[in-house]
Amino acid sequence: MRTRKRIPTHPGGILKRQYMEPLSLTVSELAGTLGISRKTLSKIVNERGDVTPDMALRLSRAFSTTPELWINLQRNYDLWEASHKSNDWKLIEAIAC
Amino acid sequence: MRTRKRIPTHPGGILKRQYMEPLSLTVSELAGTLGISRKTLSKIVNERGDVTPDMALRLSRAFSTTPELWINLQRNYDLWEASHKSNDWKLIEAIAC
DNA sequence: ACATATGTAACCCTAAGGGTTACATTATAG
DNA sequence: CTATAATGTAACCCTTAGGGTTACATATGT
Repeated sequence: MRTRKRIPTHPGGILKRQYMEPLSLTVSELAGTLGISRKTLSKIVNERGDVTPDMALRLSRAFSTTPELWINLQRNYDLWEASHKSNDWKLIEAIAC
Repeated sequence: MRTRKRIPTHPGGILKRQYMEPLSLTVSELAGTLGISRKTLSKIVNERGDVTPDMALRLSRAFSTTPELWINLQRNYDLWEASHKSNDWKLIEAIAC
């Protein structure tokens, strides 16, 4: 596995800087558009909440992107986190084949 | 979004048919190798459990694959499920830009 | 100064991952 | 046919996490 040196950008950061700020979108407005609570969006934007598959679909509608864009960002983030949280998985031996 | 007609293959099905069966690996053996319980692996193999990021890392070690292989299969499955569980997200309007 | 936006705490509910033990069932080897 | 191994899964426990609402103190901007 190619290991990134630094933690991948959280989808919330991208959402904030690349999508909301350029359009001067407020958290309240976007939350309303997405049909979710301010709290949930605030957590994501501040990188304390994950982009779930359902949220990826909602974001894809609002910003005319693919849901994969969001889910992939989240996936990379999750994978990096999981690989650094514990080293147990590194001890697993490849199965001879 | 490109919508698949049928539900994407669950990672458990791939694991079972493409990796375990060719090597005559039993659930018990593989669970031991992966350092997880029989129950957890059984659920995944029978498509009643999800491949978490940690599990993707473990599987990647055991079968010398990338963790992305497993996480992507799971992601596609999750996305399909989320998009069919509710239609709320389809009502969201694109933000003018 | 006033209205808006924001982060977040408190609290509630639900779902899901993962572990262990135990047991009935199925398969397989002898 | 019988003994052993493998399996699925139920029951039970614990922990984490998503998401909602309400409320409030703190910005920010007009």
